[in-house]
Amino acid sequence: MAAADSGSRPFEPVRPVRAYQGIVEQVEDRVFRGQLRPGERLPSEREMTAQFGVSRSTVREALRVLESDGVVRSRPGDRGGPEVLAFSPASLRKSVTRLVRVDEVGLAELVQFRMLLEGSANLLAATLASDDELAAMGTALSEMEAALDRGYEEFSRADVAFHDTVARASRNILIQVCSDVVRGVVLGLISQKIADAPDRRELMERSLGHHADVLDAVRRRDGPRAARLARESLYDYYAGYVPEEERSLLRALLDEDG
Amino acid sequence: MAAADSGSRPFEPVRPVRAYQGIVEQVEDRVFRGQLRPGERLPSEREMTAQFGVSRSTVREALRVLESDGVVRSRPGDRGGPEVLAFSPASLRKSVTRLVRVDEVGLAELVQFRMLLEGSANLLAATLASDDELAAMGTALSEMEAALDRGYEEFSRADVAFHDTVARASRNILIQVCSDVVRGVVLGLISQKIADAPDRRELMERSLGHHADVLDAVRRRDGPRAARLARESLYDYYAGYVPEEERSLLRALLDEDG
DNA sequence: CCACCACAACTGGTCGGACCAGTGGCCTCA
DNA sequence: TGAGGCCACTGGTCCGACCAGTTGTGGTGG
Repeated sequence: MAAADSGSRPFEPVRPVRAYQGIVEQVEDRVFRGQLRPGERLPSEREMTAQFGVSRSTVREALRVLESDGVVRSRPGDRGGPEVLAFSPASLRKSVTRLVRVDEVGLAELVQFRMLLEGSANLLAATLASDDELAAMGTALSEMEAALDRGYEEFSRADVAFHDTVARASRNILIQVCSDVVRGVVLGLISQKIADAPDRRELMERSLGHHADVLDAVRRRDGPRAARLARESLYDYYAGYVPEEERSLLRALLDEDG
Repeated sequence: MAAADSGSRPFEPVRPVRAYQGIVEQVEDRVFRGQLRPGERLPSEREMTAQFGVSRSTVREALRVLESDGVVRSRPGDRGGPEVLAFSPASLRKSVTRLVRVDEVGLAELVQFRMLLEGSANLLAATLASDDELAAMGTALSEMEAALDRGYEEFSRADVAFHDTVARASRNILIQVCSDVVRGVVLGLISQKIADAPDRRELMERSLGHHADVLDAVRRRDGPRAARLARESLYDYYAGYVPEEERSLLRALLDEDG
C-alpha cells in the first residue's frame, strides 16, 4: 500500500498498445492542432511504412480507423495520398444512431435534447440573426406553406431548412451540429410514421402555425418567447410518438421560465 | 434527363465498396439485431478468413474498425475470439470530442454550450434526482469545501464529480456525455490559468457558494431556479476568460426566463 | 500550334504466408 | 488431488506479391 496509494486509486489500468494506434493518434493530433488541414494529403501508404517504421498492414489498419472516423479518405490511384477531410457530423450521427438502434437512447431522450438545443438556438437567433437569416427563415416558412399540398417529404425538407437557418443564426457551431444530428436521427425514427398518418395534413398545418409564431418572436427579437414557442412546437409535434409515461420528461422542459 | 429525374436529384453517388466494409456491416447488423449479444464471441481471425472468404488482412481491417467503434474487443491469446462488447457511449464521446476540438470552436461557444447543457441538466435533475443522487451531490459539495485548503486540483476533481452527478441525474445520456466532453475541453483550456491565478482561493470560494445555491434549489425541487443558478455560476466562473466582446453571447443565456 | 491518345508510374485493395509473444486449457506427474 | 509444465491457438506484425484503377506525361497526329 505504500507508494501505490499516492492518489485515491492504486494504479492506472494499462491496455496493450498496438502499433496502429500510435499512427492514428499522431495523425489525429496533427489534425486537431491544425497542422494538417482539410484538403491536405497524407503520404502514400508505402511512404508511411518508411516514416513510421512499420509494415503496410499496420499503416492500413490505422488508415481504416481514421477513415471510419471520417478524418481521412483514401482512393486508389490518388496521386497525393489519403486526403484529410473537413469535419463532418457523419461520425457523430453514426454514434447517436447506434445508441438509438440498441435501445440505449429512446425517442424521449432525443426529443428532449432537441428541445433544449432548439430552444437555445432560437433564444440566440432572436438576438443575433441577420436580416439575411431572417429572410431565409421567411423563405423556408413560405416553402413549408407551399409544400402543404405537395406532400410531406417536401414539407419536411423546408422544415429542416428553417431549423437549420435558426441553428446557424445562433452563431454556435456546437448547437448547429448537434441540432443537425439529433434532428436527423429523430426524423429517421418517425418520419415514416408521420408520412403515413391519416391526419398528417392537420399536423403539417399546426406545425406551420407554430413555426410562424416562432419566426414572429424571433423577428421581434423576443428570445425567451421564441425559445418557449420552439420547445412547445417540438413537444406538440413529437409528444404523440413518445410513450405516455415519458412525456413528463418533455413537459419539464416546456416551462423553463419560472 | 428522362428517367433519371425520378426524384429531385438524378442518381445516388456510389462509392467503391471495399471487402472489409462488408464484414463490418454483417457483424454490426447481427449485433443490432441482437443475434450477437454482449459477451458472445466472434470466430477467430483465421476462422473468419474462411467464413468470409477473404484474407486475414481484410478481416483485421474490419476488426480494427469494429474495435474503434467500440463494438468488439480482441485480445491476443483469447480462446473464444474477439468479444462483443456491451454498448457504451464511448464512441459518442469520441465523436463529440472531435467536434469540440475543432479549432474553429472558441471558448465562448464552449462555455455557452456548457451553460445550456448544465442549465437543462439541473432543471431535469431538480425533478428527477433520487435521494442517493442528492446525497452524492452533497458529498461532492463537502469535498469541494474540504479541498479549499488542499489546492485547486483536488477542488476541481470534486467540482467535476458534482457536475457529473447532476448530469447523470438528468436521466439523459446525451446531456451526460456532451456535458462531460465539453467540460473536459473547457477545463483543458483554462484550468492552468485558474491554477495560476493569484485570486484562485477567492474564485473557489465563490464557486463553492454558487454550487451550494444550486444544490439547494435542486433539493427544493425548484428546477427553473436551479437552471438559472447553474448558468449564472458558469458565467461567473468563466466569463473572465472570454473576450469582452463575446461575453454578451453568454449573458444572452442567463435570463432564459422571460 | 493544339488536341488527343497511349503509355508508364504511381495509387490503394487484396492476398498468402511467415514469425513472434503471449494466453489458456489440458494433461501429466508428484 | 493439486501443482506444474507443455502445447495448441490467439492476435500482432511483417514481408512480398499481384491486381485494377487513376493520373500525369509525353509523343503523335491533325
